[in-house]
Amino acid sequence: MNSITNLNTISHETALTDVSPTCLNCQNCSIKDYCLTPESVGGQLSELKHSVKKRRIIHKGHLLFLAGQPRRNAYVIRKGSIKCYDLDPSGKERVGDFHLTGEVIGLEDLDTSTHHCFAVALEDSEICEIPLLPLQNLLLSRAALCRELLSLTTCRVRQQRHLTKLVSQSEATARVANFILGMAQRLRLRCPDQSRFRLSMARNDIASYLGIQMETVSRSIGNLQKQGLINVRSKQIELCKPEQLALKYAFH
Amino acid sequence: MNSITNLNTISHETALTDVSPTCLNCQNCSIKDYCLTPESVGGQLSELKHSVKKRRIIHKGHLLFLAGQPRRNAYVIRKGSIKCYDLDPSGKERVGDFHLTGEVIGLEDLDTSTHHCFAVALEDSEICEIPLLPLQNLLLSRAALCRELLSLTTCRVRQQRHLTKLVSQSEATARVANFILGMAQRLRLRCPDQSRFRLSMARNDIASYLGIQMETVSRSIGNLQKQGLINVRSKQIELCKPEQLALKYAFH
DNA sequence: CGCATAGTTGACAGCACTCAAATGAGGTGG
DNA sequence: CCACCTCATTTGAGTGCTGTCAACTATGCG
Repeated sequence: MNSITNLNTISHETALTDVSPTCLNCQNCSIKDYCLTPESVGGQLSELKHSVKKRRIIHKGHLLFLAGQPRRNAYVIRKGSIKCYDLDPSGKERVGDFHLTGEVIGLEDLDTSTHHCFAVALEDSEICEIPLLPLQNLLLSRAALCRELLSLTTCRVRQQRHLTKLVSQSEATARVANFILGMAQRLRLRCPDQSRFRLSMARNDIASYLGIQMETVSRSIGNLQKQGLINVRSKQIELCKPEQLALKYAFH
Repeated sequence: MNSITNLNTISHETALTDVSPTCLNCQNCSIKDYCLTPESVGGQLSELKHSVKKRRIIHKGHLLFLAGQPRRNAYVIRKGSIKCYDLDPSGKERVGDFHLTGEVIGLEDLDTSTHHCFAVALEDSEICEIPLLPLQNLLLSRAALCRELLSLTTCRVRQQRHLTKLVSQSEATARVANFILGMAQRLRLRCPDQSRFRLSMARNDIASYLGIQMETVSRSIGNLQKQGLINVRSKQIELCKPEQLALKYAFH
């Protein structure tokens, strides 16, 4: 899917479907147990849950927000997954991040007034909207919340550093192996069988994210499969020997 | 210099020389005009300057702190430059960051109790120490300061993202060109002649930072020089045609 | 069922890595 | 101040991984 198509689809109001406000109660939410937890230090950050004002369905391929657009909300992904990307000078997509169910998106740009990337749904998804203006005010009064956000952001710096190292220092197969291990880890909480899961993103996206070509991703996956470490059928991934996969490729 | 040597030298008390506390006044500091400014949004962050409790000289090759060590202070570099690195499983150095005069170091790990990297002086340097315990308390009472730190950290996430992309997507010469352009930019404020400056780090370090080999750094520099874009004599860099250098290689 | 898109596989070329040797710079002691 | 030593840097030759281009196959959607 190219970005021009995306830019068109955003204008369709059908792209973002509001959910009846009656079911916004976080206490009753089906994912309340692991929502926000993967990144939260637990505690103050759950205050954010009380700031949810709107819930929306966003269909596969539709944009949640655009680079350059005024930043008004943060979002918690209630269901589905979101890809963040920007465009290089020639207009080609560059994937910067993947966000999965239960994760927050949009707090990264807290220090600026506009989004710095495009966010598109990788599958039919559902997001909870947190208006940032009230949040900013909340930050003024709740120092503890502010500190927790600070922790979260600091943690992101470290994660991003780790990615920089992974991507700059290891060969293609190791990058792919670590990508798969990372996905398994992030999906762990909400996946019944930890060793079987579905990648929501295209090979294309993985390639862009890892700084290699799609063909190389394909070959690397084939490589891992030939070694009997994983089993792949299209987007379905099965970890046959997770320990060995980690032992051989995990990047620290 | 390998890390074993470093680990030994840290035990020498001579490595860190305290400066007489009488000259700690930031108002009289020779670098007060650009200290903290490069990253600060200006304003609250300068409060940090009042938290400076100690000033130290740290000689070339000596460690400011070690990975795993309890984190007690943040540091402002008053003079010189600092390299941050960690060790890969085989014990090899991996450079994560360079910090120059006027920049803060140690706030990245604000959410953890220990340092995650080693910090070594690339040249004889001088640092101002900011104890973090009082700072944490300050954060509780000064929401504005906290928000500003939040902005700074968020900004770091973006910078790190940019590095991830640079390092994952461009070829060696482009990485080196961008590294040089970035250094020029960061040194701009305090350098009389913007187009001539001295790199304080070794080719080795640049290589590790950019995810390429030392020999490749060398060849890339040679490459840029052959094109007449820069002039290099050892660590001395001269930008002959900064605009053309940026035009051809700048990564966005 | 058919089309469009996504993913795989193959062939070949080029860039960067590795190993090795030569050159240059910086620091130390006489 | 110079000679020497050590380490940093450059340069060269050869190999291998990954990128590019192209053809083929699989998947998914209407």
